[in-house]
Amino acid sequence: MKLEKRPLTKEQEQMARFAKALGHPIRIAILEMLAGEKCCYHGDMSEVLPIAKSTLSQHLNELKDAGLIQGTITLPTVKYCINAENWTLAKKMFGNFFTEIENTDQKC
Amino acid sequence: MKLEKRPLTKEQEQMARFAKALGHPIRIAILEMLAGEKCCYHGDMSEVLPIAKSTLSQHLNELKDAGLIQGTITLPTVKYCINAENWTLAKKMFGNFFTEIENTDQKC
DNA sequence: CTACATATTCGTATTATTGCGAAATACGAA
DNA sequence: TTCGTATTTCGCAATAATACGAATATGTAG
Repeated sequence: MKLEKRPLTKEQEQMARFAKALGHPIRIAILEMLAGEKCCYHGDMSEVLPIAKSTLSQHLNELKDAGLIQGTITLPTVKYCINAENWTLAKKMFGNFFTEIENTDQKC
Repeated sequence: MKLEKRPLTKEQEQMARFAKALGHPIRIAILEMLAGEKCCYHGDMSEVLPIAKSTLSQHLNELKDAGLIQGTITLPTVKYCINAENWTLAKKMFGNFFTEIENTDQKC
């Protein structure tokens, strides 16, 4: 079998995009809070998380760009929640990824 | 219930560390190759992946630092493989993470 | 209209990441 | 020893990420 340079696949790019969004403890914490549905509001989160409000906004934005959450303005505050569709996709991709590798009997 | 600043937990930090390591398409590709156990050698990987050898070394090093892989010198080459123990841990953590959130009936 | 409460954007500084080629390392073979 | 093979480290450049406070929206209440 010949080995040759291959471009990366869309799936690999997508997987990395999700993973990158999860690659900061604050963002993990945010998602866990959204999961517990106790604190879906920016204001509540900013009281619990050890960062400035403006920094929180940035992290929320990155999660939004990655498609993992969505925000709705409910004045005077903003309500955030998990983006169910992409969450399911991410769950599936990570599941496959880890399983695929686990099934290999590692000879290396 | 009072809301107050909380430091991040060790689990959140660990989770983010794993995710960060997965947060680059090249590193996803590397892990997939290690999974297929066709190309456990640095040289083989460097022929397939669209990056320079030195850059590959850096990515391998990051995966090693995160504990996801390990390398063994088998002259004249170096053999890389998944670090089974930490892989299992990561699999578990991601599994819990996604499930935890899925169980919530999202009202937000 | 003005003041208030909430969240985002802007400006900025610091640090981290990504990438490459050149140089260094390590070891076996000639 | 010297050469060849394989990988890593170094030096550098360019870009991205992280964080903060100040400034800017935006809609409500007075």
